[in-house]
Amino acid sequence: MTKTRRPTRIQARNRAAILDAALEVFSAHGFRGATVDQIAAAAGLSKPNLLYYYPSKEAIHEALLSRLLDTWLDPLRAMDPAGEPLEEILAYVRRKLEMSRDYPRESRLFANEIVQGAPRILGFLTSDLKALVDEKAALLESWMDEGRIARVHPYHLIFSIWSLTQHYADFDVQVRAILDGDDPFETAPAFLDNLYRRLLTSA
Amino acid sequence: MTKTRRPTRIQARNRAAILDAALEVFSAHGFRGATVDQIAAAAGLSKPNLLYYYPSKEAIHEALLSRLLDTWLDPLRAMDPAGEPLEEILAYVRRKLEMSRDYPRESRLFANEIVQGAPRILGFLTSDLKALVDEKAALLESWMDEGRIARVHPYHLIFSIWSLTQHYADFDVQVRAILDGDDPFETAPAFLDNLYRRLLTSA
DNA sequence: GTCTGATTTGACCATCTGGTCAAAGCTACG
DNA sequence: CGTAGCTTTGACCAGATGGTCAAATCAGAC
Repeated sequence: MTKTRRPTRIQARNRAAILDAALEVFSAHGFRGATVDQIAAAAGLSKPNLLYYYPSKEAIHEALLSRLLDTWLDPLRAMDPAGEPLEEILAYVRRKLEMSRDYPRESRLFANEIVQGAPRILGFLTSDLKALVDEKAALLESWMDEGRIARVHPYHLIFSIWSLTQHYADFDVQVRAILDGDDPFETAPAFLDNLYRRLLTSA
Repeated sequence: MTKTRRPTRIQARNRAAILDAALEVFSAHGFRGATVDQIAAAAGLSKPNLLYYYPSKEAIHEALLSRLLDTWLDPLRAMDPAGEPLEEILAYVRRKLEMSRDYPRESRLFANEIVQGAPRILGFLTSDLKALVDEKAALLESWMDEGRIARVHPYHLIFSIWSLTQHYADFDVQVRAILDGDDPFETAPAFLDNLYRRLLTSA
């Protein structure tokens, strides 16, 4: 029987500050590239103080990832079997693009993890993520069977949405280097909307 | 006047082994996540011996990147103004996807760099890369003006090709976790071919 | 106000890591 | 062979880094 104490105000504030600082640092430098000192400084705490709240660098990273993964799938979950197929898909694309715009650090944290072989979240990928994708792929396929959207490979369709939308967060520097001042998020929504309309509307 | 000696056979062999080992290690762990010892071990050399060939970890990384960047743009360069527009674009997509399949480490090396803010290749992005993309975007636009392909945002079109193709290298773990045994490179070409045909062919 | 437990910190440690160096071993050419 | 220069290595160093700890400080319940 472990006694679970209610967190104090200070605990709540500091834990939040730490996670935010860690998100900043981990997403910009990767797990190994980030240092505990950096995170502590960004959170406005001394290193030992930070380690009073999380027992190790690893623990911070874990907390961050599990918080992220929990909400990462929400937009896909929201794809509604009862809705109008094309509109559901376009809404998903729009939402995902907004996440790239509003939460680029989260996207990059995830990208860092996957690019380097997903050492810490492989379990999540093959369980929760796969299950959800399987479910939604089946839904897409049923819509195709009913002739409500064009027939394409449902898994690649989902991959394409992830890739096209996350690109604007993960490769932000490159995109902006090339657009040279223009805000990608002004023009991307229309481009993607058009792309998926053309792809999924029968000729 | 520095005397430039012709590299010996041993030099050629070892430099090549080092670059290959470094590609393996850097692409899997990022710059800071990689250690010189790891690279030396992977190249079958002792650490001091490795540092005899490249003066620092930084130097190895630089050599690797400059070798990569040199060839990275070739497929885009090959898009021929004299060719049939849709075929040229589809050929570019196909070539880029083959690169993801055949050179995933190079793609991930690049991805690591960009995701973390491109600290070492920002110059390349804003000069060489931007120049080439500007040129090809203009070409795409002229094809649109002539009504030979549908009108879409040319820069986003190029971004979409990068994102969709590199996704299969950079997010390989995730893709395979979800496809569960199926080889993505069997089915992706047809999906992408279809996608760009539908996007770029006027209704 | 006082006391208890929560919070904070300076000093410290072991390990890792990039890099150096002098000496030893090797290769190839005359 | 012999030797000049290329290659390899064990030993070593300084700084960075993750983490510990005992002591000091602080917040809030009574």
